[in-house]
Parts: sequence; C-alpha cells; structure tokens
Amino acid sequence: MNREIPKTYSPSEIEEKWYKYWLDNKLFEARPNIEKKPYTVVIPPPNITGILTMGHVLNNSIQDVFVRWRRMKGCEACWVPGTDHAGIATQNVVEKSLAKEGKDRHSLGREEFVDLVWKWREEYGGTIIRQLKKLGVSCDWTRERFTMDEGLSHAVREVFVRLYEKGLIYRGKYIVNWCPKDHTAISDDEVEYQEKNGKLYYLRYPLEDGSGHVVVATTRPETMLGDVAVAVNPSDERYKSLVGKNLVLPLVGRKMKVIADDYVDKEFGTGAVKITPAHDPNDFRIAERHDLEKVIVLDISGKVNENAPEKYRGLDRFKARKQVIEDLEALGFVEKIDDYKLSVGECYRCHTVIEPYLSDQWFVKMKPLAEPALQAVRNGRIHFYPERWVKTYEHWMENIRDWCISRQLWWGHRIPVWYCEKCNEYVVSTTHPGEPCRKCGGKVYRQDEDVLDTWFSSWLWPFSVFGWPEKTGDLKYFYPTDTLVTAPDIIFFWVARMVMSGIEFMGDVPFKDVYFTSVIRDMKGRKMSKSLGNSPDPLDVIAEYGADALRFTILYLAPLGQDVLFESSKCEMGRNFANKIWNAGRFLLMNREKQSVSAAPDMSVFDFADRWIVSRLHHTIRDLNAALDNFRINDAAKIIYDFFWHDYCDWYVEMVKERLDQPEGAPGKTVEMTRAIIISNAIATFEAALKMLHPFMPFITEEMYSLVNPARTESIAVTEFPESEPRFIKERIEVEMDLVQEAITSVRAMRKEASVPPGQLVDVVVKPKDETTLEILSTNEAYFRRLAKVGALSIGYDLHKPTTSASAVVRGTEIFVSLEGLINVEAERARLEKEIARVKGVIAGIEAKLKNEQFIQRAPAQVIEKEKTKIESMRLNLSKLEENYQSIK
RNA sequence: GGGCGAUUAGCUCAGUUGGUUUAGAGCGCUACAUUGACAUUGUAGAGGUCAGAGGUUCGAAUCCUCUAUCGCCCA
Repeated sequence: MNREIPKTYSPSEIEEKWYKYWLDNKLFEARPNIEKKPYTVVIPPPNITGILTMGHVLNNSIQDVFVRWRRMKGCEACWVPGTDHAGIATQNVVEKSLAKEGKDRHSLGREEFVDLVWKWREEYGGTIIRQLKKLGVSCDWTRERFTMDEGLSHAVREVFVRLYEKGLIYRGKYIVNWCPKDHTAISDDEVEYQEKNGKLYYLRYPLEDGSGHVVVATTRPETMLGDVAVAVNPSDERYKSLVGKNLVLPLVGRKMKVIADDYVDKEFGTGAVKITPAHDPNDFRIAERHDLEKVIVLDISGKVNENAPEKYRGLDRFKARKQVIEDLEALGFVEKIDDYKLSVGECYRCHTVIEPYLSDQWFVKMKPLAEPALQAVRNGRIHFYPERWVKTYEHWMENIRDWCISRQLWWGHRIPVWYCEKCNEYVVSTTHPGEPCRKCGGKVYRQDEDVLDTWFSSWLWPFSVFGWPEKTGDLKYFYPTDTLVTAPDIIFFWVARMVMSGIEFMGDVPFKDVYFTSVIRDMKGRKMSKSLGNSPDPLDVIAEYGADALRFTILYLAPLGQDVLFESSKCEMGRNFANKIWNAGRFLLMNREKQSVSAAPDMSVFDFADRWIVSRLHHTIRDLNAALDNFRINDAAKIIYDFFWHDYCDWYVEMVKERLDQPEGAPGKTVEMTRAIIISNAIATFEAALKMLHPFMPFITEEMYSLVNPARTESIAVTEFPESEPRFIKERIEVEMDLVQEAITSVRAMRKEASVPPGQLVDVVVKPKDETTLEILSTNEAYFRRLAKVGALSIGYDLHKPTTSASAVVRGTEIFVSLEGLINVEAERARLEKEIARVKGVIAGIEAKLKNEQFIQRAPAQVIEKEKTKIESMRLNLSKLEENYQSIK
C-alpha cells in the first residue's frame, strides 16, 4: 500500500477527512476537569456580516498554535468560538437588500425588520465560521456563542442594571458623533479622522448698533444657521470693548451677544468664534457655561431643518454650505476664504462625515472602571506582547472619556429601560417592570427605543460565554481565560473594556496575556481592504496551497509586533515545506516496507548520526517550547522548519541511506533486523518532529502520523507534546557533527570549483589537526565518503598532499582533494588566495584587538581568552593555506 | 502638535540582555545535477561600508542624541 504514496502532497481531501475526524471524535470539546490545568482562549468574535480575511487567518492560526500546543501539553484546552451581531454593519446589510426590493425598514416596522435580520443571520451569519473551519482551527464548536444569544443578552441587561444602580450609567443631552447615513450616534472611538483639504471661511457678523462687524472664522459655515453667540477670549484687547454687545446673525436675523470665554484661542482665525451649541462639542460646553439657547438646525440625515430660514430647509449640509456662502457673499458678509487643512471625522463603518449632534443618549461613566484596569496592566497581572502597547493603553485609560452606549438602531440589545406612558418616569430593569409606576401609578410602559453599542456585549465576552451571571462550573473552571489574541486596532474598543468589565463583574482580570497580532498588508505596504481589492481570499489560497501551507507561511512571516507584507505566492514556502515532510515520510515508509522483518526502535543500535539527531531533536524541543512560552511564534516556526528540513532531511536522512546500504548488521543482530531498527529509530524522531509541528500544520502531521502508525488508536492532536530531556542534548556530539559537515561541505566546494562532474568519485587525503578530529572523521568515514562522493579516503598524520590536488583547512585539519587530470590551477589559486585573504583579515582584526591595551585591561578575561584561542587557530589555518598555496605551482 | 514603530542582500524579513572567525534566512539570481523520499528537489556560489551623522564603550546592526524617509495611534 505504501508504494501508492504519491510524490507530491495534495492537501484538499486530507484536510477535509481529518477535520471531520476531529469533530466526530470530539477532540476539541472541553469540560471542567480538576485533574488538569485549564487553558482557555475566547475567540475575538468576528462579525456575522464578515468573510474570512488574511487578518483572521493570522489571528486564528496563532490562537490555534497556542491551544493545540497546550492541549498536547496536558491542559484542558478550551477555545470558545462565536460571532458578534455587529449592530450597524448587519442592519446596513439587511437594509441594503430591502432597498433592492424598493422597501425600507420603516415600511416593515421594527418587529418585522428585526425578524428579518434574524433570518438573514440564520442564512448568512455563519459564513465566516464555516470558512474558519477550513483553516483547521481546534475550537470547541459545541460552545459556539453569539452576542445576541439569550444568555449573553441576559448578561448585557444585567450589566446595564448593575452599572445604573451603581451610578455609573446616566442619560443626558450631549453632543455626540452622529452618522447622518446610519442615523445613529457612535462612540468617540468609532470616529476615524482624516486629514483633508478644506476651506477656512471668514464671515462678518454685523453689530446691531451699526458700528461695524466682528469677523469669525469657521470650517463649517452652514452651522451659522444655528449660531447663538460669538465668543472671544476675555484677555483679548481687540475685542474687549465689544463684549456684551449685540450682533445680528446674517441670513437668520437672530440677535446674539458677544461673550467672553477662556476657551477661545486668540491665535486661531480672528480670535472671535461663532458659537453653535447644538453642533459642536466645544461650543456646547461654552453654551452650558453661559446658559445659551441650543438651536438644532440639522435633522438626523444632516439636512437643514425647520429651525433655519425656509430657503435652506431640506438642503443637505454640504449643499447648504454652498448656498450659505453664496448668499453671504452676495450680501457682502464674507471677508475672505482661505485654503485650510483640517482633520475630518468619519464614521468607521460607512465613512460618512460625522456631524456633532445634540441628542439624548446613554453614557457609561468610565473613570471608576478605568482605574483598576490600568493597575492590572501596570502591576503585571496582565501582560501585553509586544509590551509597547502598554503605553497606548495607559494613555487611553488616563484620558478616558465617558462611553456613549446608545445607538439609534433596531438591531441590537434593546436598552433595558422602561418609561411610564403617563408621566415619563423611567425604570431600569432587566425585565419589563411588573409594578405600577412609582411616581404616578401608571401601568403602561414603553421600552427605550434605542439599542446598545455592540461593544457593550463584546466587553463581557470572556465571562458571558461561560454563562455569567449564573455561577456556572464552566465559569469557575475556565475563567479567567489565559491568552487573548487580537489585532491592536481594537485595543480600546475591546481589550481595554474587557479588562474593565472583567474586574468589575468577575472581580478578576479576563485574561493573563494579550498577544497583539501583526497587521497584514499587501506587497506595497497598503492595508488590505475590500475597496482596494488587494486582499487575497484565504479560501482561494487554501485551495491552491493547502491550509497547512497558508498557516505555516503566515506564522513564519509574522514576527511579534511587525507588520507583514503578504501575497499569496509566498505560500509556496509553506507548501514546499509540507511537501518536504510528505516526502521524508514517504522515504521512511518505503524503506520500512522493504524490510523483511519489523522492529521496534532500539537505542542499542544508535550510531553517531542517531545520537546527533536525537540531541538536535531535544535541543529543538527545548527551543520551541521557549519560543512559544515567550509568544515568539515566528521564531518557533523557524526553529521547527530548520530542524525538519536541514537537520533531519538534509543530513540525517542522507546518513540513514548510507546505513541501509551497509552489508553488516549490528553486533548480535542480522542485517535485516539492523536495518529495520534503523528505520524505526528514524521514524521515532520523525514522529516527535510531527508532534512538534502539529500545532502549526495540523493536517499533514495528522496524516503522516497515521501513515507511520497504521495501528494507531489516537489522534496526534491528543498525543503528548515531546518533552525535552537534557540527558539527550549532547553539545559535544553537535560540535563534532559540525566538523563532519564542514569537512563534507569543503570537499563538495572544492569539487565544484574544479568542475568535477557530480557523479564522479574523487580521492581525498585528510591530515587531522588532532586525535579527536582523527577519531571523529574515522568514525564517520562512511558518511564522509557517501555525502562528499569520495573514492579512496585516507586519514592520517603522516600523509602528504597529493601532487595535483585542491586543498582546504577546516578547523586546523587539512583536506586534500586529488584532482589528477582535473584541476584548474588558476581556479584553485584564486580560491586559495581568497581564503587566505579572508583569514588574514580575521587575524588582523584580532591582532588589533589584542594589541589594544584598553581591551586587555577592560574586557572580561573570558573574552580575551576566546580571542587568543581564535587567533591561534586562525594562524594555524593560515600557515597551512599558504603552504598549500605555494605547492600549487 | 504629542506618542509609538520601522529603515539590514535585488525583494520580504530574522538578528533575545553590546563580545560564536568579517551579519543570517526565505524568495529571486548564477552554475551544475533528474532511474533509488522530494525539481514543490539537491549541491555549490554571487550578493550587504546594517538609512545618514555624531556620541557612549576596550568593543555597536545592537545603547544614547540628532537628521532624513515611511507607517500607525492620539489630539
């Protein structure tokens, strides 16, 4: 059967087969188990409207590495998946499809619309989850949650009520960031600022008494329709005499006062500021201080409303801007218009320009929640990787502003506040108030029309997924979670708020370590985005290269804290690696098949190569664990890649080939038995390497593991992760192997330099530096001959350089390649000259150091000793090189 | 305006606390090799004054300062 193993690895059927197997066998399901340590991860819930992006691929591959690694290390690993209801985004999607039928949500009514959204969610909301499974992630799908599930909704209501009762939630009329397209308020953090070229308009506001005018500067002249005052700085000499005087607002005719307020910047514009309290947050604050009227002149769509003169009503704010300027100019009220760079706030969802807008909203008082959350990171209960994000976190926490949590949407958690129809008194309660109004005894209530910010449910995710506010066993066992893996752009939206809610409601931090992922960009360094069309579809990439290849490549490319430039062709790296593993396995299986007997691994027939590869293996396990412990995922990927490809395939497998060709068995064993053991030993290391690699490339490792273990009873996913045993790590053997490898490489290089045909054997003479070298090279003679394609090999102190030969010095040992009839004298001379120059350079460098008295005095003795040893061996090399150079002629 | 990060081979990036011979990898490039795991391969090789300037140090890609370019966050 093994002969049927194809030469190239084809991932698609294999991936499907094993994912099904894992789920059927419930390998990823976690339940509280006091025998084991829990390891918990909650997925950053993707939006139900979303499709899988490269960002998700990176993020979830990283989580899967941690989760699979911990599972194999004996933890009860629990990875909770789920999705987020994404208020604005989802409502937008459904409204758009309604619009195609010529309908809108208002014609349907709230209840019907919300039903429709639920239906939409049933049908399309699981897309990203299905896509995620293609990646091979080991989530416990029985625990899949949705932020609008009944349980999670209950948590949301509970939190609202608790915060309200604690005085941390309040309602009020404030300026919020209003999106005229989505018809909702959004939080400060949801506004994105863009630098834009705009204009600064200087407008003349005449004094009522006809004695002149005041010039104000503004970037949004249409808001003048809602002006109620002009403010100047009280210390501004230019305007002192005007304070208290009346102005007449052009176009509108409203009389308004010149007021004095410290907020006004004397340097900006003319030093006089028009005040529009209903449409600017700073003006609002000034209006509060001076008890000014607040005139709202725009409607929820950003069109001028009935509070403005008739002429402008119904005009969109930007059309109104044009019209207002045109009219003011005609009347001579425009002093000048300058070009001006300004930063414009846009809605992070739809990129509509945000309108500061006065409206009734609910807010969370953040300061009291921020304090302990700040401490948790400062005192190390939570670690950030990379650590520098701590600064960003601190800055935000220290300057925290209250959180506007109400949204004028229909899709979301309805605010748990009930108003008495009769007297408008309100009750905050998780359920409909059963009792009559405490103020008027009225019995009819209506619930607040608004819903809560989506993040108001996401911030509870680490405990709401485990059943909070119920005191469940899951919650007790799995909370706090261990590692959060997320993109840095939601550090405020999500990470910071989870820390606050965790401490507030659970009395403990929600996670211990936060891994901030890289940002995936295209090869030009641009962020991947739908509109640029520069984001490869991960499903296409998986179809072309395989999920393992994609996972491995992205993990290999994404260093902690650095952006990653990606294009799908980079996945060739991962694909080639998968193919390499496939073929290494293929080699082992084919050779096992060839043997007439079977045998278990047996250390008694270990030779130098076995001891070396086992040492390298345990070395690698140690390094890999250390890298993962330190959240250095791409280091970990490199470590396993180098071991597998270079140590195992390039050297060890080649040595195994030589041993399988040996005509004699080990002492007391038949040749057949010896060969079977050699293969078994090679397979044992291969298996350990597969286990190490499994968290990165789950599919191919499972497949290979099953092929080398036909009688297997368990998945590699639940085998024990290899332990690094110090007794197997032998530095001495590794150094000795380095010498063998260098000797082989030097012969290969000399052959190449002399253009010896690859298949032709050459005779080699070795003059070892010392007894150890002699022994090492003798022990490994067979390997040396095979891997360097050597015919006659002589090793000894008293040997002479063959008359026509190339030479090299490896750590003081001279190696001569006999090139009778082959040598290119000029090439050999040039090669040696180059090497001599290099070694001379090194010697000169060290000499300079050793001559430097400061160095001798101040450098540690160790370092000096090292340099002395180094120069000694370099001088030895040099003398031999020169001698050989002289003898070329 | 404030903060953070980046700048190392043609390209994309490693380089942990300053001292493994004169800086590594992948891709690309050059040459050679296809009956025995693998051309999604092997072997060998070319290629870098570590953005620039100054400083600290016996010693700097690594620490400090400034400059330049690019990116991100906040105001």
